Amino acid sequence: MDFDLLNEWQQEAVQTVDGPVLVLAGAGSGKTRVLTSRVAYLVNMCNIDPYNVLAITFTNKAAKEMKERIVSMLGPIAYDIQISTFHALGVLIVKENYEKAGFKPNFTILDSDDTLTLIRKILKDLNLDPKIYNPKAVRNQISGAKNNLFDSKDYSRYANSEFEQIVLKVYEIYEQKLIVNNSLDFDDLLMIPIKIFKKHPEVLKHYQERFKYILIDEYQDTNEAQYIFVKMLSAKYKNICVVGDNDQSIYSFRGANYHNILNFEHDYPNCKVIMLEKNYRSTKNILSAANNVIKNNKERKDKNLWTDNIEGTKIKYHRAYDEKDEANYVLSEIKELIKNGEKSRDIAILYRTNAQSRNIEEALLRDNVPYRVIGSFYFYNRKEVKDLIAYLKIIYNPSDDVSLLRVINVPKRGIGDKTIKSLTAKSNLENISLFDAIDSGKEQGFKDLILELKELSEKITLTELVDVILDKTGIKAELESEKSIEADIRLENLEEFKSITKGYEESKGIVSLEEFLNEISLVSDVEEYKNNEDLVTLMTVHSAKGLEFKNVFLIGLEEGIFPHQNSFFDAGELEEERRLCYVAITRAKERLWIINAKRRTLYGLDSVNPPSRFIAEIDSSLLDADSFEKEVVNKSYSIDENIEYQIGEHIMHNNHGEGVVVSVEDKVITVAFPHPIGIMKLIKGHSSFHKI
DNA sequence: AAAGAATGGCTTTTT
DNA sequence: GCCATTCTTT
Repeated sequence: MDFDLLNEWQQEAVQTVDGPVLVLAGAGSGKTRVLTSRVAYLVNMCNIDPYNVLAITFTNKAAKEMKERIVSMLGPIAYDIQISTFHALGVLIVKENYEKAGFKPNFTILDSDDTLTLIRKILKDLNLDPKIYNPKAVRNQISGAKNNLFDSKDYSRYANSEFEQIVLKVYEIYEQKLIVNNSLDFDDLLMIPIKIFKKHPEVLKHYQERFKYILIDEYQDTNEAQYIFVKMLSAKYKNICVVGDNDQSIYSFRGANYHNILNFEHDYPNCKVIMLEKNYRSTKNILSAANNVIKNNKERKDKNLWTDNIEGTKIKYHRAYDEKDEANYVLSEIKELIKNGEKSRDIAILYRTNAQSRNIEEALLRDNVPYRVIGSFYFYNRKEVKDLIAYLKIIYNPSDDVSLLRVINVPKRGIGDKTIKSLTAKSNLENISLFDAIDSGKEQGFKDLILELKELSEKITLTELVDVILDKTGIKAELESEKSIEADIRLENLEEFKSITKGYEESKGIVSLEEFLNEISLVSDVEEYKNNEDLVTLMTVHSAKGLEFKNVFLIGLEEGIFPHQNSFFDAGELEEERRLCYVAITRAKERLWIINAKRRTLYGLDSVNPPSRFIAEIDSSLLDADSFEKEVVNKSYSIDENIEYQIGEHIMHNNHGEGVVVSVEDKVITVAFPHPIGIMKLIKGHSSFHKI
């Protein structure tokens, strides 16, 4: 372990062991290194029992990385250190104290989709129109309450408006359902431990004694529940070190409150504050641009990142004609980079909203540039995978209504609305789960199947269980008989799922269903586990936080997109957009492109957007704006309104190839292109296509 | 109950 | 313009 590699501020952050410590770590200031070194220092130099150390992160990925690094520094002794996300720690505490919170040991975890399903069902059972009472809004309201540690009782004191009264009603039922279903939602994983701590001081004391030294990463992103949770755990010994950057707080829409980090000194009066302002990541130009942008925020702690790195190239600014042109520009720049020997894995394309990836993907696909899209839940969000997981969940916890509703008729067993209605009535009346309400009919067959699988699940391995499920439920047979490409892809995905369970078993030995479900309930993306391939990375700026790339393309920097139009009317939200922009810029190590489009089709409408205000905030001497107007002239489209079309005529389109006119209207024609483009409306006489 | 048609809504989302 | 959910038809 080589502490000499740390700069003076980093060393101080590592070696200030006792008492509260606040580390304000700017982007690229070696934060991760400080965290891992500090843990190593505690164990190695201060003789602190690894069992007494707790390190909390927000993502599984961060936890996994930290664990790996510390294991490589300390050896196997590091496995005794509790390094996990807030939520994984919550699961651990609930597992160890389930009966104190009214749960059974085989509880399952609902993700936010499951939660929404449950809320939709409750609204339906209450005969409330989801058009008037938007299920998502209800869910967000309940989740927001839980993040602030308000249970339905607390909430009832604040519910005034008619909508809030409805939410209250739903919230009360929702709480009951979770207990009957023996299920916890994400928010419960924090709220329930806190409830236990408050009600059972001896339990809190137990964890305080266990976790004498606490480290929290990304502290600016903690919400009220996490804040209280940490405060309670650290109250006795106050050996708490929080690391974060208020300028990178970008999750307030999920309840994160960066005032937690700004107020730390106030909460822990004798704390030591350490500023990490030396940046090791980016060139001077990139860093200056980031500083230029963020200094326009009013609500922040003044801090200025600096670096010894070279000045570097200027930031390339390109204004494209439209979103297709934007994608083509990115493509041509990437091809140029790769031609010059750059690796694909050193290139990232960042955007504000997921919908923006589409055009880029099309361009990259067209030219066979290998890429991956992060965070679009490709895998776990697939229907067949969700169905399989629902089977696993209901086998483990038959009271799980959400999973039951998902798969009771998958594959089709002739169980429909009527059956569900009568089961629901019975379950509501007797306060039992839907599963327990089953006592006859076709649904009895389903119940027996689950019970049979449950018994089996205790005897065979996880991967074998998956096989048996696919077999006995008829999922496999149904897909195999379909003989379509889509069905084949689904089967492949299910095979892929088996390779995940196999992977678990290979690395951990026998994995129980319980262990597996706990883990995958808290993981949203399998891609987290493979990033060695040489691929261009596409992702939202949010998902890019904590990462760095040699070359970064920041696309869609337009008013309305970035900053997003929803933030226009709220100063606080605009500042969050600016922080997001700061995060985006500081991802780049060597080269940064800022790109936008003059016009863009958004939600099917054509819009013309001015360049983002954030571009104007960057000193123009840092920008290398290319002659985009020239580009536009080259690519400009003209329209000849005099051309008429007949149904059945063939046309050739610059981007989509040959197509057939299928209908003719006043100003537009509809053209059918071969799969996968399909039907498109085109403006008559547009120069992007011509008759053939 | 299942399949096809229409409606609507829409940022970000570590867990 | 695209998806998911809900409505309508068979």
